[in-house]
Amino acid sequence: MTDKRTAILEATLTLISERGFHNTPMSLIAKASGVSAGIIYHYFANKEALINELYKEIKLEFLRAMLVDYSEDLPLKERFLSIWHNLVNYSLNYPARGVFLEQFENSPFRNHEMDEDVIQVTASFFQLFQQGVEEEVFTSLPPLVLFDLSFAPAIALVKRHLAGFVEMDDDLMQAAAIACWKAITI
Amino acid sequence: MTDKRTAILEATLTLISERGFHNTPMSLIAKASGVSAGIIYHYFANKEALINELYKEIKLEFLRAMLVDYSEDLPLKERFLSIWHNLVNYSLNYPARGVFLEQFENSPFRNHEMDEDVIQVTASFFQLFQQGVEEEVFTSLPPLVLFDLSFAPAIALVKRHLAGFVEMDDDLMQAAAIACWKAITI
Amino acid sequence: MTDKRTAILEATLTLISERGFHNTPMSLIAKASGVSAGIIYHYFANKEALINELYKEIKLEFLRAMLVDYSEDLPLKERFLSIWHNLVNYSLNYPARGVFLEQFENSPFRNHEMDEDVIQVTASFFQLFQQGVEEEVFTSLPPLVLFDLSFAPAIALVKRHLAGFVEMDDDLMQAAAIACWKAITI
Amino acid sequence: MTDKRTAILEATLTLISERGFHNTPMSLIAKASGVSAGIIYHYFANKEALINELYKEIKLEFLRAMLVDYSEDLPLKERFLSIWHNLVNYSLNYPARGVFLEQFENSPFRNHEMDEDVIQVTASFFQLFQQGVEEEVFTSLPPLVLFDLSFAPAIALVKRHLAGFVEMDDDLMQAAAIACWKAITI
DNA sequence: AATGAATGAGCGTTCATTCAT
DNA sequence: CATGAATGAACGCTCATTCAT
Repeated sequence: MTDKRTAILEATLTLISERGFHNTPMSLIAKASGVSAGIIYHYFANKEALINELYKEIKLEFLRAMLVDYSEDLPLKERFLSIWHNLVNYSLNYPARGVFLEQFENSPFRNHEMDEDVIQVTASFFQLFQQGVEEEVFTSLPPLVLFDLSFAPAIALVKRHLAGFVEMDDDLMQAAAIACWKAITI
Repeated sequence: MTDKRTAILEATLTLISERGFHNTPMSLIAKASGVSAGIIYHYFANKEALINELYKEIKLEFLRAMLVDYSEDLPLKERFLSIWHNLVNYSLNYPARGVFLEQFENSPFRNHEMDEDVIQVTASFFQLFQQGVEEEVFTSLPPLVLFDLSFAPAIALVKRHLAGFVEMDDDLMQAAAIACWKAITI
Repeated sequence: MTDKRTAILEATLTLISERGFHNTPMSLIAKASGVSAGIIYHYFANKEALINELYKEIKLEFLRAMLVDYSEDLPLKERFLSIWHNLVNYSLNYPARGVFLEQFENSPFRNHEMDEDVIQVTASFFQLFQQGVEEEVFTSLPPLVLFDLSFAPAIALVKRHLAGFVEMDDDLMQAAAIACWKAITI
Repeated sequence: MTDKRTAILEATLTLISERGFHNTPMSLIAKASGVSAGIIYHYFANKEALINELYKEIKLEFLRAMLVDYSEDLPLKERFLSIWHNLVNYSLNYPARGVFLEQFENSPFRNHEMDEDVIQVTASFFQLFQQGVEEEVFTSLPPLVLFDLSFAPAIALVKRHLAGFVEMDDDLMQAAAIACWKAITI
């Protein structure tokens, strides 16, 4: 069954987000998942494969969450704001996921290859920024640059909130989202 | 001598930025610093203390590098752009430092207490954003929020550059800095 | 069916001769035999029993192969040479069997008890050497000693051949067999 | 110091000869040597390296023991018998060594490369058989073949003795040595 | 009979830390 | 100050064996 696999992945996510990769022994993952240590190796080749698989799944889930209610039929600004708010809301609702992603992506574990699934989801962002540039709404910069100008502050602010240094309420979200919109528009 | 201490810190920085915290044994740090394993414990209480100390030093150095040529006598925009470019240039010139800081700050190692020295340096940024808000040049938001709106994209773009996904040249730097300026100005 | 039992024994033989006892997990035996891991325990009590059973079967087969075309009606020398050549030919034709036997007999796995079947087959060798001594053709030594003087070199030479250090052709076989004959004759 | 290294090697020899490679955990070697488990890895890269090193040392010691009192000035037969008796006496006096060597050489651990030291010692045997062939005392066969005809029975008989199936006394040794001499002489 | 998921003890190995020198 | 041999707890992982299906 996939039950155990899921339990293992969930325990790994929680533990790693709280304790870090190397302070999370396989034995602890086993205990937290309610399985034996040995069976983890039935589902994953080794610890690294487990973590990489977890990263892929969480990354994909995260990107998809950014695109909830997204439609290319909506105006650019609405699309932009929807993504922005989705990103922040999801990060606030599932803080372990964001923490895990940031930890992974800033660690030497990272492997810059992207899954086919991830590339596909990413295409929507690419299209958004491409279109904005073509319609001369956005500054003429590579999509990845526009992406970072748009969303790097969002992630940074969520971290500030989780660390207790900033109170992320609706007003702040609105204001910050608008600020990012201003950053990329002409 | 402080020579050994420095050698240890430098080796630790390089090794951790390349290999991660837990894949960097003390014995390797010893070898890379040209000292014995035992002597590290003369200068630092333990591995955690060594890493925390390294973090403090690098963080302070990083913040100070952002303030090179900074003067409160200069106009707001010049000050802002100077910081922005300093940040990016320093990160590009000393990539191990940025990588280490990001790795540390996104890990559960992190301890949100700030050194007196760091607080002092930080005051300059605080003053800058405070003044901008008072003069109604910047959107009325907490300084930390303005900080992230201003500099989170800079860090993100440096990472893209180091990963090979974006070519960070002067034009891009200018354009991205201006975008961040637009984000926070009214 | 006995089919599976046989498949398990054959896979075990091949794997152990190539990889050694402890580098041959039950799971690998299962895979190589095309059966499940669990069913092995239907045919054999445990790994040790499986290996012991395999040893018994191979040992018996080996001894019987030495006696192919053997008849007490033939002259002593013919009988001796027939056994000698059978031993070498069989070992060359089925190298895994010889390798397995040697590995087993030189390991602490070994248990010096002999099966009834093996004792029976062994009787022929005993009779051969007994008769030779009585007829004053062979040096007066215990049969087991004459056995080793006769065949230990044969086994050693097969190992040299398999290791590539000696080319075992018909001439060498003849010469070596005669040498062994000379060793035991008066 | 080399004290610990030696203690580790000796414990490994005894334990492996009694229990086999894989039934001899590193932890047991540590306990039997009176050292910690960790320090073994200071002297040997890993278990395999430890065992290979042990093999090399024991093999060399064994070969050298065969050549005690050996001199090329002595007559062929004396030289031959000296080696033969040395081999048997050493094997009987240090049974763990012989058991270990046989176990190793019949296992897939074996690596047929020979140390420079071993090759050098081996040269004496080579010379002996070469000379015997040239002087037309020995049958014209490759030295390695003459070696096995000469000594394989000796090893086999020691095993029989240790297993309790043959009583190896002086008379038997003399007779068996002469039998082997007969095997290789014209 | 047969499967293969599951267990958990035990393995080889690493490494932060100590301490005799 | 300095060394590096030494410790031993803890890790990732394997595998003989069991058992629900």
